[in-house]
Amino acid sequence: MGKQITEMLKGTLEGIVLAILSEQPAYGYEITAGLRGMGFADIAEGTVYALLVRIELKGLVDVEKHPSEKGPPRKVYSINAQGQAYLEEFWRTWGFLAGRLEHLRGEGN
Amino acid sequence: MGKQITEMLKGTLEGIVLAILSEQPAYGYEITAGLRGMGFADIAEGTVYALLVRIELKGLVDVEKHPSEKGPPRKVYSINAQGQAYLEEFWRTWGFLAGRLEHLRGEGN
DNA sequence: GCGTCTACTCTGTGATACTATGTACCAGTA
DNA sequence: TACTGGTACATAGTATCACAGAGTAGACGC
Repeated sequence: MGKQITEMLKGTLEGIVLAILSEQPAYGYEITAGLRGMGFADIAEGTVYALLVRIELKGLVDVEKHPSEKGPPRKVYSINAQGQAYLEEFWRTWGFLAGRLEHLRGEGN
Repeated sequence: MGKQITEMLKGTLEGIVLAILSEQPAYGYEITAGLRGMGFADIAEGTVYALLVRIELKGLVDVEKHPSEKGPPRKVYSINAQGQAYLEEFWRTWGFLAGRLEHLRGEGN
């Protein structure tokens, strides 16, 4: 995929993670694994953790510590009302952009 | 639209401009006006010029100077073979990302 | 003990869009 | 002449964000 996907993920990865969290709460390692499973093969772990810190600071998610059978305790993130609103805004923005691009692609065939 | 679109444009704006150029050659001012016309209302002029310099340095476009009836001469950009290849790669990457996101949006309804 | 998972954290770097400002050329107008 | 506004290009500085890379720490099997 090269470097294009890296830049394209800016701004969208946040929405992707929030969308995942809107289905069910999850912790960092789990989210990274999920992203890789859905095709984002070379997402860096550090990227996801940094993103989680960011959306926590923005107040879009709630955090709970759960003990783990393996390794250090997990920080489980769940989306809150503000995060839901942000996610809806994200879908609107995405819809706009995707619409423009599909239109361009259609013309260029 | 807020700040979300700003980050989302990273990585896509380059493809958008190349797609525009693949229809017909154009110059900076014209491209900016076109983008605004298609809904990207607050694209900054400086952003477009910087992007054009970048894709020129990458060798994705050819440049010709044309005198203008008004103001300084226009730098008319046209996409070349390398740019076409880059654009096709862009559409593949975009298609992948859009597919994942549509899937996520479908689940979250 | 030693290696190997799992899970989280942190620092620094590079790419990119934006802000703000400046340059230059021309037409119309008072 | 002087001023205004539209056209056209350019650039220095800033913020954001994904990535690379390295590290910390607990639990398990050998």
